Amino acid sequence: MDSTATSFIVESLTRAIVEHRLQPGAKLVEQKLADQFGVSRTLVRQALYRLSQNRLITIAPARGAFVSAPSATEAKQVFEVRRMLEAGMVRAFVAQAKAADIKTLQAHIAQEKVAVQRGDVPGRTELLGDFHVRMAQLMHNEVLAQLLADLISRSALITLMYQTSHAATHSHEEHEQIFKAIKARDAVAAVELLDDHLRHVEDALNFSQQNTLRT
Amino acid sequence: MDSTATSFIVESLTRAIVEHRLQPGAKLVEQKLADQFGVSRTLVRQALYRLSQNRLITIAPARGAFVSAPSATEAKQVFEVRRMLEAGMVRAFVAQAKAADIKTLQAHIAQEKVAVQRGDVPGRTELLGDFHVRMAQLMHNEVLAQLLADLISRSALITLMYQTSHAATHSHEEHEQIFKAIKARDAVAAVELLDDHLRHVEDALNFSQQNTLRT
DNA sequence: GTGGCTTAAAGTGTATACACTTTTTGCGCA
DNA sequence: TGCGCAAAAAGTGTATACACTTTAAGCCAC
Repeated sequence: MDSTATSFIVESLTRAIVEHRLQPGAKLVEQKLADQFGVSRTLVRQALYRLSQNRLITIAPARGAFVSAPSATEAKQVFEVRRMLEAGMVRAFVAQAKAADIKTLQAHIAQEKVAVQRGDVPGRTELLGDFHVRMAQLMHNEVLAQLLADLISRSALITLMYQTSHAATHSHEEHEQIFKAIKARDAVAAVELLDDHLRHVEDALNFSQQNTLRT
Repeated sequence: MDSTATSFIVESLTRAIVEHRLQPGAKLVEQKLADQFGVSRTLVRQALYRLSQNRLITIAPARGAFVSAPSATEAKQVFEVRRMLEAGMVRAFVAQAKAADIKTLQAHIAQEKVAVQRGDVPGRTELLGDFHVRMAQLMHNEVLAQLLADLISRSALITLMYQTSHAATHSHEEHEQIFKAIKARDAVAAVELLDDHLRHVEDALNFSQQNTLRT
């Protein structure tokens, strides 16, 4: 079913949403997208449906598809799940990671540093999210990697929506600390640092203001 | 988009797969299902697509949809993820569960016992899976509940596929023990018992034999 | 002007049509 | 009998058509 056309549309829209070119609440009209991508509504609908499954967009019956505007409660739930899941993940990672895996992670951290230093906003956003996914991939657990990737992209939408002055530098530094604990094979510290990290990201969100959705 | 017709088809097929009326590897022909449900292929395709997203079926491009036959490695990955996630969940549950929540869980355990005692196979299978989901629901975390429900239905397919003599009675007893630890607010014990439980279920699977898929 | 009704425009939901791919069937030939 | 090829059948992939719903526009009464 997944003729690459559909995947292409999904990826395009995902990027557009995560990179904030499509605002939360924005309507996605099927025919317009179809023209834009040069395909029929059929394929667009498939893509929209797929995006609705991982909650990047929301479909209102007979009304259309809109870029999701996750509520504060939903946001908190996503982060709570991430804390539960990632704590277990990092613990297992410390236990089973090979030297090469740690090296790969180190390389990733280095990439992050470069992006942060040169102020490459889209690049660093992606890298900061990928840090978590990369760990899952290094564990050779596709199920985990896929699940986490979904949670991360939801998180990306959330942080964009409720974002405040929370510095990317801060996140990067926390990643560095987590990495150090992993490298030292200190599972307890790694879990705690990760838990703190996720709480910091969540706490930095500003749920009070009506980060508005355009109609 | 989700006119209840599609949902109905999804649920019907899900039940059929989890209850083993459709064997792993069985082909699902769109037109046949369409006739059976009295709708067009369009809706059937939507349903199939949705089922493929949570891995209950697998779509082979231009070849059709088949009931998934998860490999041994995939099965292990699913259980590994469940251990990671559910450990965190039960820990949080112990910390935050109200008396009423514990009572609800107790009622569930009682239902399980009845189903096991009367040898109600489909009933007990569902209840044994629901135990885990119920906990997520009681935490009022929809994100978690949905995620776990997906993992549980994948597990159901896996256990059906590789099932051996592993007694349902055994699972039920372990649930009882986990519950006791929760009730006693002993997080450490609850986590360990749950971890053991999931390992037991996994260990009881027989990956060696070619639990065959019919073409 | 403004609220409410009517009607047109836009958009979604489902079915159908048709092209293309895969699978099966049937037949010749060794 | 069994293998290989060709043609038919079955099935999937995408586009289009049409019915129905929602949204927007226009208009009249006040």
